[in-house]
Amino acid sequence: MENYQTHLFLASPPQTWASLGDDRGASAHFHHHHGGDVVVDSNGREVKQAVVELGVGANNYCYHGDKYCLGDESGASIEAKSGTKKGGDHKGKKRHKFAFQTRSHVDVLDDGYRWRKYGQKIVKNSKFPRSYYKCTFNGCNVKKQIQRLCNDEGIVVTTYEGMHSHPTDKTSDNFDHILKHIQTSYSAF
DNA sequence: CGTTTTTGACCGGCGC
DNA sequence: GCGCCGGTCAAAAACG
Repeated sequence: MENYQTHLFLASPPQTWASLGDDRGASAHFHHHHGGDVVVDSNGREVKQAVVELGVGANNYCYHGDKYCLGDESGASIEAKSGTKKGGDHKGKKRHKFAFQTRSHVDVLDDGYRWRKYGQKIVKNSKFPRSYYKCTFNGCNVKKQIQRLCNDEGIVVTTYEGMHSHPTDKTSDNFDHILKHIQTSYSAF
């Protein structure tokens, strides 16, 4: 398991892994393969090849000051201010946020948590919308947004904000485990 | 019938 | 101040 983490951070060329979930309910098995692989989706749905790149520092993705930019100037941009959100309960704490890209034809990866969609917006300069999800666990405030790259519709960018403080209902190893590691390692954000 | 999605309204921040 | 933009709310519809 620690290996995943190591791989993630050492990878400047994208690591290739197997397997993604599809939208809700399906869980995927995370086969640890190298080289572009075929993967097994537990529901027998479309099989995806997943190329996961760690968002920060990866191609098409950079971190400027307090905002993350997706694509360069021409592209759509995911923007993440740290903490200075509205809503009265602004705690001067930073919201750690990170994103990664996935080559997949399904938008919503199954990371083991249950999400409720609460919004969708048109992304400027892109024909694809961006979807906003929130974790449905009672009291859990984690959000994520999912957006497809404008110049390469094969790539899906998932941005997570916040950290889960509760278990998953999934048992098998899944994206969730990797994500958890990424998040704890990036808590410096 | 409870839960999730859809979708336009709304709201705050920012640039002009 | 005004309008745009990104993000969220919420009512109604859809779903299972």
